[in-house]
Amino acid sequence: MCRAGRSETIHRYGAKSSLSKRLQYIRMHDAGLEKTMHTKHAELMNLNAVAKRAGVSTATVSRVLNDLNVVKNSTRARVLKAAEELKYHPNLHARSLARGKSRTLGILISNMENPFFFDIFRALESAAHSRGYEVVVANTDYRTEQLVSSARLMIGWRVAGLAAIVSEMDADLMQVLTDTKIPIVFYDVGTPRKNITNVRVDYRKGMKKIVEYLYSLGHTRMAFVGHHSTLGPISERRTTFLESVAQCSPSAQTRIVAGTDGLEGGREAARELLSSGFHPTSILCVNDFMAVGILRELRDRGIRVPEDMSVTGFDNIRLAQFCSPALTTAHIPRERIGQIIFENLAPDAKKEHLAGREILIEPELVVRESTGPARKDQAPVGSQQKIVAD
Amino acid sequence: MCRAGRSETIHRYGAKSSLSKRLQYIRMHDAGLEKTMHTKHAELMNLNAVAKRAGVSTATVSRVLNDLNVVKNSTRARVLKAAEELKYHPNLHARSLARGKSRTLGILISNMENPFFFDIFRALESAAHSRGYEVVVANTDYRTEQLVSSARLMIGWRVAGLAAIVSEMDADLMQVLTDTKIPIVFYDVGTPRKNITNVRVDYRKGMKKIVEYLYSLGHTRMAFVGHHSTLGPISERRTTFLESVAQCSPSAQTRIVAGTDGLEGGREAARELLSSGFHPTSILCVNDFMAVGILRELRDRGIRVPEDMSVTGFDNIRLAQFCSPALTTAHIPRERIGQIIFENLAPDAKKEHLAGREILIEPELVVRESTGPARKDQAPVGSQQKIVAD
DNA sequence: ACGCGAGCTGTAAACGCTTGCATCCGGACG
DNA sequence: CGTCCGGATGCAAGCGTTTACAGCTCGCGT
Repeated sequence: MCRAGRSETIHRYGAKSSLSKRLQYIRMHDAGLEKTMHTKHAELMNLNAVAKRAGVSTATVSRVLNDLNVVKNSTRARVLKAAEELKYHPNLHARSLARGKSRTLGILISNMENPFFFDIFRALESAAHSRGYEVVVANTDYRTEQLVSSARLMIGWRVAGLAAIVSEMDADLMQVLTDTKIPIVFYDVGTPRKNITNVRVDYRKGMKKIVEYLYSLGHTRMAFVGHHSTLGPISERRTTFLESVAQCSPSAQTRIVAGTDGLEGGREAARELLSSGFHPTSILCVNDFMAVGILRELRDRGIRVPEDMSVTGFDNIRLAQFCSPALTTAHIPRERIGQIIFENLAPDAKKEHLAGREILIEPELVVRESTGPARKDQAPVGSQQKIVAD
Repeated sequence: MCRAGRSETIHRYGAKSSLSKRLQYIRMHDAGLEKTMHTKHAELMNLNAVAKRAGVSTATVSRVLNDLNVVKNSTRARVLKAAEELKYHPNLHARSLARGKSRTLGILISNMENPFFFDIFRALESAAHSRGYEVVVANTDYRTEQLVSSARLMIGWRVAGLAAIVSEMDADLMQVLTDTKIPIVFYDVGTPRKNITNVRVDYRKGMKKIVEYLYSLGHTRMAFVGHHSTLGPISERRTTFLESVAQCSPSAQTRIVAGTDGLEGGREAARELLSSGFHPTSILCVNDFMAVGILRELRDRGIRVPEDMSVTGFDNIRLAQFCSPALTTAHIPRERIGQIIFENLAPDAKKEHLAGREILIEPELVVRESTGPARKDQAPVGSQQKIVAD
């Protein structure tokens, strides 16, 4: 009985539906314009409203709006006018759902405040826009939890491709991302797999250039300032620093400290370093952004750069030329990276064999004002305030 | 006949549908796990797959996933397991479409590179996250065209609220935004209307504080550096500058130049200003970001700040404390602005009368190192390089 | 007169989810 | 022992699009 009941219900619904549809069809050609009788959703205008007003079907409206050029000109004009008058804006959720694919790229970024990341984002966005893609960005703040939730969000949005420009990473997430079939680009983390391509900066080479340059200036007491997520066992930056120094001179002394990524973090790290008893002649910073914070702390303490202390950054963000003194650093081509990311995310159709690649970027040394010959005297820097103060 | 045909078709469909549904139901309890037979969309897993695997209906799965606590614990567990195993990720487009409302806020920003804007974004995002909202951001690059297209996008996404933190504005767009019923917050542009609330910084007061302070230091030749979109007739910044100066002293001389918003733009503007023949004793910059660029150019030319020239910014971005010399500026509480924006966008339910308000923010003067007494001698600065050079 | 493509347009089935309503199943109650 | 109630779950109708597919209307060749 219950089965019969159900089946009957279905038929009833079917009939009702066809009836209401027919009525609607008649009204349509009646040019009647009655208020919508929505119950749940008041919302904005929809295709149906436009169709009614233009006296056509939703299919035709859709065709006009999507520039399928099969619609008669007069009809097209009528539809456009109706859409305009009703201030119609297509519901993109419905669109994506119906199309089953999107032209939106996602990008996960550790710290948008750091211009290095921002530049990559901008480059990606610009490449994307010029090819009709949108990009949505999420800031993870170096928090794995945030990373995971943002990634989930992007998957939920069915992005056409996802770039993870992050230092932190979660093994589970890695797996999940591998499993979804969407094209992925990682920056500096993870190994290339099926649908994943990996952009990687050769920190070893970059670091080596910096260390050798400083060594050639006579520096043998070097400190490295990183931020917490560059100090995990994964990160090659710290280890390549140590290796490079050891390679130059086994007797050179090193020290490592960390802050958070940012101006404040750099300053904090500098404070910690300077009061640690280790008195370096140069500080190598993991990135320019933090280096600017270091510069600030040194200036506060009356330590002259580069006379008393050399400082280097990494990335060559624009700010590196604008701070005082201008930073010696290693250039990383963000513009190019952004483009590469786009090319690997967007199905270009001609070069699909890209997937699963690893791309290596080599940094270039850029010498500016923040580095100079090592201080000769062995007196600890930082006890010199009276002398160097202006 | 065609009508009849149609009606019949419908019934046929109805029957087919009910049949396949029944089969599915039977299979379901059969625990059979056959491959999906999708034609168009291969895609990711969907509710149906999970439902099948867990031996329940999609409704139940949905209820579990949305934490409606009406589901029996054992069922819930089974569903969760199935979802996990299938690596199911809900399609958020479908969700939004079905729900008819979203918990996503949109924010349009002129220049994310400028930390001032970024700080507002960050504050908004943080407030939003803590209340279960997402926020998507679009960078307009001060281009009206980009603004319009981004706004369209956000409307298409049916954001729950939209913040426009932009200097540029388009009359048509204004109208469109007013017409959509979604809550809007404008920053520094437009007038409060029905669903629009307006956050506005009292530039007049801020500018006056700076000008008066400089005047009290003996400055009577002041230059104003803006960027293009702060120089339109809409912008009060330039005019309030002129008014403030006039109010202090009718005989004081002024000059106005503009670059693009950014480090480079500031430097360019400074170049233009310094080679213009007008030799100010102080430069007031429309924001801190550009001011850092100005500082750089002055340093290149050997013009000491503040001995030879005073420089002020606006906004009090973090960088203002980290550049050299640290900037005298006017503080704008971005944190608070971000929160205010959120409160006005998210329907808090308790205070709905907020809509249509105008909120005025008063900047506070922050004196740092970049300002000092005006140079006494009248010899044009900039021809002094040999003397002031270190 | 008639068949026949070629345009153009309408029909309705997806897309993957939410949710009001109906149904089913036990147990408590009279 | 019937009734009623409430908890758990299934059913199917949306949400606003896109897009096969089919149907209509011409004008043309025969």
